[in-house]
Amino acid sequence: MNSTEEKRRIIHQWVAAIPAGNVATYGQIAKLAGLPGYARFVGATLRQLPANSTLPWYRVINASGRISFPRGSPAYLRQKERLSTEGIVVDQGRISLRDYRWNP
DNA sequence: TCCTTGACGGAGA
DNA sequence: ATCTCCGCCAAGG
Repeated sequence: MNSTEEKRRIIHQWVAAIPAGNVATYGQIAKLAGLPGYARFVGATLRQLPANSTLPWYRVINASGRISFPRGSPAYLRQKERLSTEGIVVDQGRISLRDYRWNP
């Protein structure tokens, strides 16, 4: 079976596997989950997470090395805060993939 | 059904 | 380095 639920489940597991202090891109997670081309779906999946979720959703950023929320928005600030807590430098919404990208 | 909307990404310009 | 454009996919109208 390979329902939407199943895909989400697998995506959750890969996101949960990202080590603290590291980041991964939507496309990277999609590929790791065996769903190349589903970058957008990964975003849609994280979007549905409950506010109290323990999943490290904030460790997922876009391929441009940026937080995928409007600068200054509440969501943007939450994510920047969480990343900073782990020692990840967020400069003008940008994160250095070269320095923090997770390579399984 | 058809159309629009994104936590996306790669190719061009 | 930036900005469009276009293809991708599931959700929600």
